Amino acid sequence: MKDVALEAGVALGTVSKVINGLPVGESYRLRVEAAIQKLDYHVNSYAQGLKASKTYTVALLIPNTSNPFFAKLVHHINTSLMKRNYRMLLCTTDYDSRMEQEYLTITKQNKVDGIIGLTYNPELHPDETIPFVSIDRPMGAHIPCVASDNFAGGQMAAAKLADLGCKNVAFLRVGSSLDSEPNKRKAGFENGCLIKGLSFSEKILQDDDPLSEFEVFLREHLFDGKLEFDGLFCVTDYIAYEIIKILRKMNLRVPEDVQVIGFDGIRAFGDGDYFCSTIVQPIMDIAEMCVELLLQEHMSTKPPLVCLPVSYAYGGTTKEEGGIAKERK
Amino acid sequence: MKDVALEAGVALGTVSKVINGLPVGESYRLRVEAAIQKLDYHVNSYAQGLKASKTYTVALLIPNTSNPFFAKLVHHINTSLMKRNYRMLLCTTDYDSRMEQEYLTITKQNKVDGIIGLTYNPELHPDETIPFVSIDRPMGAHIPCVASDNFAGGQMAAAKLADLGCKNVAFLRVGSSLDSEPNKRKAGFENGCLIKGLSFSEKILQDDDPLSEFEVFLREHLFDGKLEFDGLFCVTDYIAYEIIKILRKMNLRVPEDVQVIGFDGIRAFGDGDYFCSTIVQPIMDIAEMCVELLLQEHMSTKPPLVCLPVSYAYGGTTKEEGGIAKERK
DNA sequence: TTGTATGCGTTATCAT
DNA sequence: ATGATAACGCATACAA
Repeated sequence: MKDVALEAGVALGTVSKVINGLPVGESYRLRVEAAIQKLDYHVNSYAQGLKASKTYTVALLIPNTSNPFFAKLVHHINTSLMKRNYRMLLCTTDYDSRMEQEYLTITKQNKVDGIIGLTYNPELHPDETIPFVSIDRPMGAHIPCVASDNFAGGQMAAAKLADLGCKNVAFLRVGSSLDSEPNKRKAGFENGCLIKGLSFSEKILQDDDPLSEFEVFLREHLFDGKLEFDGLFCVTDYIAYEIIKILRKMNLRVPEDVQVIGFDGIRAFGDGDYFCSTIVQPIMDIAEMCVELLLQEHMSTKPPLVCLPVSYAYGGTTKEEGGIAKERK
Repeated sequence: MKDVALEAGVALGTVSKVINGLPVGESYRLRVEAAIQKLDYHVNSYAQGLKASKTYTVALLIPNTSNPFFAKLVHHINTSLMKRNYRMLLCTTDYDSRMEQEYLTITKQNKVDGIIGLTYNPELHPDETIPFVSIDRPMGAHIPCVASDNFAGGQMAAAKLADLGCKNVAFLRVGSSLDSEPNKRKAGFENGCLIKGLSFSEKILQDDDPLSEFEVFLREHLFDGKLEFDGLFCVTDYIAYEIIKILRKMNLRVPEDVQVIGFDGIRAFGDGDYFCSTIVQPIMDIAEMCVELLLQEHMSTKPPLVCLPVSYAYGGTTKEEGGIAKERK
């Protein structure tokens, strides 16, 4: 910058004003801009950050980017940030509480302007001095939590199965013991079953149980090669995918014998086919809402919990209504 | 820091030394550390970066994180960087040349220590002053390029199809006109076919052709419901996936009538099943190599091109050798 | 061994 | 409107 001032024959202050678009004599501005071009000058955002303690950087804490749900979330959050001229520091925690904590320290050092976190450490207590938005997990009064409307999603799954002719359904999940919004999927499903008068069972696995426990469960409900359930609601598309493999192995046809609905709206290769009929999370809206909430410092009142509407998508593992398959949007 | 010095009753220089692990009187060190604890002090990496012009930050330029291949790459690069105490600035370009260029500007301002880029803009010429490592695309003499051994992968696919009984095979790709390493897949496949004495065809689509063109091509080679080819090598798993859908629609059985091999080693849900039999790219090794190359400033000679070995994985769309399916590793 | 002073690149305040 | 100067937080060379 000093060099630019020298080259243009003006003072530093003038250069600074030109850069920041402050009013300055036209002839001076042109000279400075020419010098900037000539010297290929770029402002040093570290010096800016030091001076203004504003870095236009947001940290995203997330377990990984391999999981397609997380991957899409990262993508949309990145896009939302970019639109607002913010950059993203990606922090993958691998579900490790220690790493989540460690990254919180790093963000303190790196003076990010805010943090978006999809975390699992119940002991994690982010600094109150830095804006934080949580995804899926309520973290306290002063931290907004953004999630899908999981309860409505559960209800929707129940209603759908009922409408498609199911009489006897079951809910399958592998259970995080942690208090988190997705837990409401079960409550919503129960409620939906009640409304529709569906007979309802459930099997909940612990985090470290093998998925084959589901097969044991299903075989317990198999009589004469016929499954007691004609509809299954799985807590995620991934579980649904594994369940479908198990069902096929048990010589049960999907959706003819058993209809399956998952949750998330994951697609093959990111934007290909759904793996199963599913309750689709509005990932883009979640991303946008997180960024919005994080950066709107002066929002009079930060809502403690924002639930975004989900939708149903046909993915081949339910019977089609009126014989018309809904196309992927 | 000033506060810490005050709290501990020492000078700033002493605090700095304690932080950086430089020798200092034991009693002083304890006092300073206590003060740091008490005040919850964290170094300001922006001030550090300003002083040392070293930021421990690396930028990753990549089209998106939705594509599973990119997603895994991001994940492993992030892990590799983390191991070395570096942070990652994620820059998703959406295949947009303008954005790639724009991000290059941002990285200049942000004074990152290096850039890893998987880019598509042939006009992109990164600054020579900042370390740059390219993935899959050669970008000039002073920029190392890391890729899978695409040629060997092509050969491997041909050899595999031959060993599994194919006589008449075809190569299917949608063609980037850009000079990039994955283009060698075709050359390797041709070479492999030659070695094994396979009859060889190919269909190359332009970037904006619809995938349905492949169906047209295949139907042109369909006689009496029987396809002329008994083996297909697709340039990516995604193409393979779409091709398999087309084949099924044409009432051809995979792998009984036609065997299909893809490229990349993509799995459902990140670490589930392969979508097809495939040539697996060593994504973790690629990530590690990129980071290694980028940070080893004093590597006597930066190699212009590093090719990492690929492997074959059975994914259900080829016949199994000796009746034994290879499990996913 | 410890403390002090200077500069890194910017921005903002203040005289000019 | 423009130019000089201080301060942001840290590291370091140098003096004590």
